[in-house]
Amino acid sequence: MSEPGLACCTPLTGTPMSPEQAEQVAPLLKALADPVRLRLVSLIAASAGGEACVCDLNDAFDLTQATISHHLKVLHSAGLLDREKRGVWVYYAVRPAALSAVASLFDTAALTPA
Amino acid sequence: MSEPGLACCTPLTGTPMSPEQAEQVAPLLKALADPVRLRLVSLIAASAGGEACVCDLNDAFDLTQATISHHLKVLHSAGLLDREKRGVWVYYAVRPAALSAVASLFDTAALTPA
DNA sequence: TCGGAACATCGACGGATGTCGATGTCTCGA
DNA sequence: TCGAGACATCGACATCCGTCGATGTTCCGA
Repeated sequence: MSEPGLACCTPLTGTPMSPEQAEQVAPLLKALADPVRLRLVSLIAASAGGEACVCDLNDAFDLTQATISHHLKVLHSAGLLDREKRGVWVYYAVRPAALSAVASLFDTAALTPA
Repeated sequence: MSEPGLACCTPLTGTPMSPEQAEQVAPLLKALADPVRLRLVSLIAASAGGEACVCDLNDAFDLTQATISHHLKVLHSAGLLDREKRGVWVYYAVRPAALSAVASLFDTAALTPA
């Protein structure tokens, strides 16, 4: 809950992944494996300053505010997003380390044609 | 079903992802978002020739043959694995294009600290 | 021809997940 | 002090997902 394992994994290809490694990364992928959450991360990452207010995010979807809040919680719990309250608003920002952890999985993956 | 969209996406960061793009990649991530399937892909990719027989994969897990078969089907349906029957055995191989499609998502993601 | 081995499929079960409306909590301005 | 807005939480619901045992299907060797 508190500190999901970040920056953990060797690439998918090469040597086989250990069960422990798999258990560590799978939650990150699971958190990203949803169209809405994928767009949320993308929207936040593409926003000025790398952060976005929930109110702006709500407007980008045809979903209830409760649902967006839920998806943000999932991303936050997975360690993919940072959360900061500023006055009435709450801002979410992408955690580069978390994305890097996932990216490392596919790092050389694309570079091994056969 | 037949041809899941591969090699589709711009990186997560940069410009926000379109709903259509998100709907395309999410299934790939969802297929990978499981410890068992993650290890399956890793095992296959790390095998000689980039392919592995189901019989060998079964031995690597404390799971029923039916369960492994199910996971392989999920990965195959997502377009991540190729399937080839040779005699009594079935060999699965990683589709580099599919992994590349996912990798492209995180390509520059790790390179944007803030 | 027959039996067994390698996989796939089926049906079922419990648990997780996405979505919603309703309600709670916090903060600020009037 | 009070009310409204921003966001989180709750409870409920339908659906999906991982796993299993049992059963098919296909192929090869005896």
